[in-house]
Amino acid sequence: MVARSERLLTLLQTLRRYRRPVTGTVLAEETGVSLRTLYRDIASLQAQGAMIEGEAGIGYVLKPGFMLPPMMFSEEELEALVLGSRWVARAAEPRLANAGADALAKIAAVLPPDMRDMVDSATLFVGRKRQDEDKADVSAIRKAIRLERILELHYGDEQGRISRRRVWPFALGYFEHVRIIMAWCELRQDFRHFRTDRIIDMTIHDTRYPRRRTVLLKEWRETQDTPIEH
Amino acid sequence: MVARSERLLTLLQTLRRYRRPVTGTVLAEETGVSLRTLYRDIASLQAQGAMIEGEAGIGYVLKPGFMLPPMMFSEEELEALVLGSRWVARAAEPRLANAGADALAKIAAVLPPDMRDMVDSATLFVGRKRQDEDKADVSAIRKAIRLERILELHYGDEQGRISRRRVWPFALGYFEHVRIIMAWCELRQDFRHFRTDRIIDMTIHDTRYPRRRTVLLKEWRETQDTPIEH
DNA sequence: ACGCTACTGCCATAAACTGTCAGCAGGAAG
DNA sequence: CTTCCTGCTGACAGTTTATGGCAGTAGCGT
Repeated sequence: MVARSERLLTLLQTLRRYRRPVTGTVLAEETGVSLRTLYRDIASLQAQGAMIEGEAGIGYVLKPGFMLPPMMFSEEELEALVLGSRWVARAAEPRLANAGADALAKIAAVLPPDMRDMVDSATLFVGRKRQDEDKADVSAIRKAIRLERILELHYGDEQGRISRRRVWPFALGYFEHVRIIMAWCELRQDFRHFRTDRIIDMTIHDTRYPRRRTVLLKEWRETQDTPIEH
Repeated sequence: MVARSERLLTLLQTLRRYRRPVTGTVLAEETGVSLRTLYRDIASLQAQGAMIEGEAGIGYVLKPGFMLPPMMFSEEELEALVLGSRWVARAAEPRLANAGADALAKIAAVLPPDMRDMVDSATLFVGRKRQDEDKADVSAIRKAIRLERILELHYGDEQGRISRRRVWPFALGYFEHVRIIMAWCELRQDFRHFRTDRIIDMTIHDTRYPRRRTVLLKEWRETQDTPIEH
């Protein structure tokens, strides 16, 4: 017999496996528990903050996200998480920046008082705050990279020339004030870089590009004069 | 009667309050539970990853750090944490950088497979990798800032002139390749900045400096031409 | 209206937790 | 070495909690 806490994690994982709504009956069978107990388990998870939505006649869906189990961090690891989140909150594109601030707030909320001031503003990130607004959704670009999707760009280069091209994005570079997509350009048959703030419009195709992202990254590195660490 | 899970959190907090070893008997009384049950509770916490050390004849000590309770993060919040940790692993001083990598590994270990590739190297941080080794322990500096401690610096400036001075550090600035301490200098009776890689030697005093860190930061900001966001 | 499903209350039973007692092991101090 | 303090484990009975089955209500889609 598995412990209750483990069963709840199993339930979460099961729920995440499905993309569409799942009925309680199915979940009860998969976790090896009665329907009545399943309802109680769902209630427990919701009480702990899991965003599970249940609708009568439909089933349960887990809002995209993930529940971290209880974890032990050393003081320095925690400091690294906090510092990193603060950097993201300042340097990343607005949407991800907000996510960074939210994550920071969640962590700070559960920190004991004597550690909470770690989150305060005794750290400065210097340089102009990024003000170039991205027209493109950088989060979507990151997802396209993860899924190795073809990206169709409507792009204006530094001379203001506008072009439309299909590219295979394999990495995102974070410079001080801009983010740059590293991609293989179908038009030029070569590697090209695209500043996210110069993207006028873009479409993410449903089809994968025919090569592996990691291979492209490796080849791209070999073409660089000065190797860039990941 | 409190639930078992809450009692375990209480036990952790109690254990963190003490700095020196605590005997099981004391912990049992504070958590309102028998000694036998306390031993079982300790075992439960250790099984969940808490770094509690017990020595016969001594008592229990919790290694410095903190256990985060189960927390729900959205996909983007998780992405922010991962991106931030990767930045820390690359840009911070070696010790904190290692901590960032460790934190990242811990998170990655509990991520479901379809989210784990978020941790991979599709993000580049561009620019030369920091190679100036800090002689000073930047973690210690951060702690000194938090505790508002007087810092005694043995410092070499850009002209190579060596000086020794007492300063009141109130913030740490992360530039691209160097870290800079913002402090009030007792010698000059003014704000001064000190690159951490130019610190030859330093001593952290046990005495607090006579002003509040936040006030110093506020005053310092007002002296700046270009305001720097925190 | 009907079927499907989430959700809640009740209750007997099964499982887990708890406290008491006993004993062993390891470090500290005399 | 002995003694004391403490961590740690096992056994057992009492208590608490979790579980499953049942019945009933309510919301959603057809």
